[in-house]
Amino acid sequence: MALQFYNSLSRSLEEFKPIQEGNVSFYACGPTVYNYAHIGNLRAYVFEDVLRRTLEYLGYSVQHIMNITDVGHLTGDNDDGEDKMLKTSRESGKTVWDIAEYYTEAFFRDTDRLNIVRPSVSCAATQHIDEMIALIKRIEENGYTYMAGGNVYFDTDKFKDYGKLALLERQEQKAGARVDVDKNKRHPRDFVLWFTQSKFENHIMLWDSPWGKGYPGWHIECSAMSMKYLGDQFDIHCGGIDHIPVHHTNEIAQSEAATGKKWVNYWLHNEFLLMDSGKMSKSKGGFLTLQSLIDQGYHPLDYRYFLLGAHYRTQLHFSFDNLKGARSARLSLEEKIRELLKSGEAPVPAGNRSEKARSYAETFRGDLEADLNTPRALAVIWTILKDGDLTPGEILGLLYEFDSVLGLKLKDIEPAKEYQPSEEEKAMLEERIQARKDKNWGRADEIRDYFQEKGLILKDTPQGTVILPASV
RNA sequence: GGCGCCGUACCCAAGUGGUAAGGGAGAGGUCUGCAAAACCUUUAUGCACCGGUUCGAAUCCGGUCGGCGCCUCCA
Repeated sequence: MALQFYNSLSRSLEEFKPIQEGNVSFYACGPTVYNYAHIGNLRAYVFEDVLRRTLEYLGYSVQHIMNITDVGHLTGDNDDGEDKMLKTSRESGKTVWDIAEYYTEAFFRDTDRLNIVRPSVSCAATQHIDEMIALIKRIEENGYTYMAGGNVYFDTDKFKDYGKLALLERQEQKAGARVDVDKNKRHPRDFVLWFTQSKFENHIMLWDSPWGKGYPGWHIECSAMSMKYLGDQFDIHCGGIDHIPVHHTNEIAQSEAATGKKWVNYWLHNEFLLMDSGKMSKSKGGFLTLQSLIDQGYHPLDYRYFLLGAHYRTQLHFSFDNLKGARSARLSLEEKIRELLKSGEAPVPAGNRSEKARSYAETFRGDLEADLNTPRALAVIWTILKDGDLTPGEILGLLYEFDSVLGLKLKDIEPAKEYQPSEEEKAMLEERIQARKDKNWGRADEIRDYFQEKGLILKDTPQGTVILPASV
């Protein structure tokens, strides 16, 4: 089996071949830090994390770059064209810089809690204005730009394959159907590389440039930063499926206009998380943050497990019932691992596996190689847990290895600690045994309730009463 | 209106022309005074519907119905 990805560029599965053998250069579109990430946003980062972990599991060395968009861009929230960062600034009374810092920290707090490995480089747009200006100059020198109304526009008519990724040539778009047409544009699909004429007042983030004091267009940052860290050509570019028609289409156009070469070989896009009402977004309500799930008693990894249960390219239906199901499954998995740890067997290393254990490892690997089929990969776990031919040590060895991709922190699970009752509690347990003999169920249950309030479960077995920690 | 995707059990969700993964929930059982926990068993002759191709279709083709997304900032 060879590693295969669904490449949005060709709309088909392709065998993955990196430009440089053994190394993968990978860029992922990061967050705009003007608000908290919602759990739909976070799906993208879990997907990218699984991608990165899979590549590393398969032996590649991965250079993973992610941008932080801390420059404000036009918002469509109310079709008022206001800058997102400025809007939050006005509403909160904080500076745009403070807001960017605050939400950047919040973002990484969330991804850490989801056990997402941090990118090799996280680069802030505001730290790379020089690179953006340099890139715009290259595009300008190659004749792909025009000035209008003080802004630098990309002339999409000059770029022959414009819209290839999005199959735009097949579409008849309703330009201006939902947003006012920019009168400066020669073609509605043209986009701004550099603004000097702000549509709104009091723009705080301004930089000097050959075209005047202003700020960059949205798309240029991803091209400039990815090329700075990964070179003019690299292997993989990821992002949400919504980016295909505009953002990624424009990134390709401006990057290839600058270099004259093919820019990215593999485009991987994740589908959306859906609520009952449709996709999750601020305007439609149902804005759930990771913290709000935690506040309702869920563990961040419950959400990660939930996401792993579906393929990244399918729309996934979120509901608390479904999240609850993921939590039950994950806790049950933890419980089974605690059972295995009781055996005292050490995890069997990959080199010492039985024939059967080896075949499971290959199945797991094959599932990931098939365009990151995490639902199948998860199913392998449940299958080996039920396979009586494997020793506890072999199962642990397999699970720990698989978890380097799944990221469920299975290695952190420790054997259940025996609860040590105090003298007083020992006396209560004795009393309960007597009460049960006397069929004094009221007193017996009272004592059981006492332990239950301490998060402990009394389990009556023929050998006597066992004290167990209650899960959840 | 144009473009793209999807429809598999009560729910979520895999599925590569050849016996329909997995999880959750439910039901039954072992155990128990009743519980809880654990374990075992069980749950689609069926894949939206109608045709077609094929020895064989959830899978390929055509049509119908239904859902979602994009065309606008978005993961």
